[in-house]
Amino acid sequence: MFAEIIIDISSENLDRRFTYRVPERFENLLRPGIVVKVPFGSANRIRKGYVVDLKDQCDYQPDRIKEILEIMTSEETTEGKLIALAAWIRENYGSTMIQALKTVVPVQDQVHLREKYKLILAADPEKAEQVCKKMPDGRMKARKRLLEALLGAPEHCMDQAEAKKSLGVTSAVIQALVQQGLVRVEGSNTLKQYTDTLADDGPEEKMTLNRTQQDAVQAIRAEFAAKNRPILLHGVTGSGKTLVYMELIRQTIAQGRQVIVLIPEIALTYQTASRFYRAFGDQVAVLNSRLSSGERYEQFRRAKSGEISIVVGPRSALFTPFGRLGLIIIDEEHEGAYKSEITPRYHARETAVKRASMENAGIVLGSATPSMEAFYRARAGEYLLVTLDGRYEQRPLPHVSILDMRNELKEGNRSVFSRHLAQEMARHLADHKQVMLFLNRRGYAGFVSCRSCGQVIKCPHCDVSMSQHNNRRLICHYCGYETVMPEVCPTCGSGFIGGFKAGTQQVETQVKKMFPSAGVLRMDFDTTRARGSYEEILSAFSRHEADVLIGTQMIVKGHDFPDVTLVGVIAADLSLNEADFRCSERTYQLLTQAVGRAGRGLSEGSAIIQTYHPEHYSIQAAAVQDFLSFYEQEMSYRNLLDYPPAAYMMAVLGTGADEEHLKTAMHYLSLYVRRIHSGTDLRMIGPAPLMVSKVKDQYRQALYLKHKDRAVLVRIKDHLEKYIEINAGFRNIYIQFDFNL
DNA sequence: GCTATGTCATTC
DNA sequence: AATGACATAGCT
Repeated sequence: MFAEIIIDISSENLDRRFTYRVPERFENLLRPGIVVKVPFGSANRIRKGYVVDLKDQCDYQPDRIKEILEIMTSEETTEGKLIALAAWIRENYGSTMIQALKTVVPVQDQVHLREKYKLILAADPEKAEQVCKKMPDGRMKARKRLLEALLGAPEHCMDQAEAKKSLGVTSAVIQALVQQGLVRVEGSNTLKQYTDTLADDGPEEKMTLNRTQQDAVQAIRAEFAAKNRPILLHGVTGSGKTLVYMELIRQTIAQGRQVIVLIPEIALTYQTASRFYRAFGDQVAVLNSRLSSGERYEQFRRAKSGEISIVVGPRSALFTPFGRLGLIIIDEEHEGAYKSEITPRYHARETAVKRASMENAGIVLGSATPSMEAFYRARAGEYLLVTLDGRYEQRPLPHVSILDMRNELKEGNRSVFSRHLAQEMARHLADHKQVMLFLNRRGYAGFVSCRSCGQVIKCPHCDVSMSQHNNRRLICHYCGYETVMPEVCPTCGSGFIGGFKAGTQQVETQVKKMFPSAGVLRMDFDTTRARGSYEEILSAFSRHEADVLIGTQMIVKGHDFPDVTLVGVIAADLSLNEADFRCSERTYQLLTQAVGRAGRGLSEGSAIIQTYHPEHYSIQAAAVQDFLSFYEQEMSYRNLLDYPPAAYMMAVLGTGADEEHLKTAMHYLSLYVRRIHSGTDLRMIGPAPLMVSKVKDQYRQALYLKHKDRAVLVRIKDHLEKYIEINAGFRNIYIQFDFNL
């Protein structure tokens, strides 16, 4: 008997199967997905490998076949189905098979958690320095470089792979130094401790569905029984989506099948998670993104052995090895957290749809503000749209007013607060109500706008905001188009043009000045750095220990604050003008969420949105919670420029230490793309520097390709991978692919 | 001609 | 990722 094995080394040229002989004692134990130890390479070093397939024959010279040494997992860890899913991920998102396997297969390796080799100075520093000096010029350059670097490094210790790359030393050099007794190589095994996630015990969740919710459950059951398309469950905040999930889960469990529930981020949705505990008790396991791989493995083992039937967790929970998976639920389907930021850059929504179809399970995508992608597919009949309308217990939607900031400037008010917002705040605070002020900013606001007419400088080719770069240059992060920042507004001639600045701290000082007696809490990246401070601030606010909460998007998720009656959006423009084709979509989502925060208690709430673009469709639509009208207008923009979901889009991301080298390499990639695909049906933009164009001394550039047919992009990706592999010019450049699904 | 170093194919 | 075979630059 022979086993096809993939070796656990992430290298392009090892990304294929190797055949090993299976010793008789293992014959009944091996299955695809099992992790084994095998001798590998000329030195027969022991490596970890994944069994991918088993067969009776081998098509390789029998005398050169080696034997499997040991089984690392005591039981079957994954079904062949999960390996097939890994293969699909590799194919669709561009990564090595081993990277895809690692994201999919749970590996128990407390000891070999991360075997990174470290170089440590073995001799004492003085002696090493002497050796260094004695080295003649010109000879033993590499050894000298390495020794000097080690002497300068903290604790005389460096990461091997990093040292090789940054110093340009080869293994031969390291080996020579080891033999001289000057350097020691050590494997650093990072042991992580187990932390236990404990169940909340609260009152048991009662499951009484109202008419609309029952109808939704009925419609979903009917679809599962018939065509089993993915379900897009569209329900406004507070319409009781969770109750629908619960009922579907209950029915699935009753059939003896298992359920995976994906939530965007456990920290933000702990309330949701504990509701599941209350409803289903110890049948549920809740995973979170900070879980050590050992603990994740433990939970996956429990899932496999049937101890639990429901897993609630972030995107990685999608790979829970359930044998009889019956249902996948993705809550807040539109959230960005479902997109992986590391290779393979899979999207949990798309991957979940794939897994569900492979295992013949049902899948429900739920959201109050569906992603353009999901709604587009629902429109096309690929998904079934089920709508839940009507707020829970008939609570009215808050009253929303849109405030034109251009008038404020015209009338001499240059503060970040409009007079209306200031008055309203005073009124609500006098009533002993709470106020939330929201800055929908994420990361960098680099755009330039006119405070007089609201005009934003956009790229003439890509229709996204241009970003301001050191002093007076404006650059488009999609195509690389550059221009000089104008002195006056090109539309109205006003001199009030410049970078848009508004920070939470600035707002905080203003509020304190205007309302000296009010208690103010601020929540942003700075104030939540410490562990647990996030929950602390939110619970302090919900206990009404402060009157005003100022924060970025983290304050609009989850949490109900019954005493909040006024929500102020300081500048909707902050997210509206991001240099990203999804900025309108995100603005609609953020505003809808922010507005939804007001009036969750008994008293009626109101919201004020300040903006320089009061006429913009995403602001107008969010104010009245009209998703459909937003969708139609946003789609016409996406159609015009072939942005997803109107077409598929692939980013080719390049990283390198030498900026010029990276630029030319990316340029050659673009030429190569044109050579293999000359048709006008393919739109290519860039290469251009990324928003954050340099990280840890590594420059970053991207090339974007758009095409109606995804298969064409995948084919180009495959060609590019080969091209990169055989061209020495890409040796020092790291290329990744990203499908902006 | 010798040696340290770089390059490249190979790995079941 | 690590090895060994081979090529080559810079020295004696």
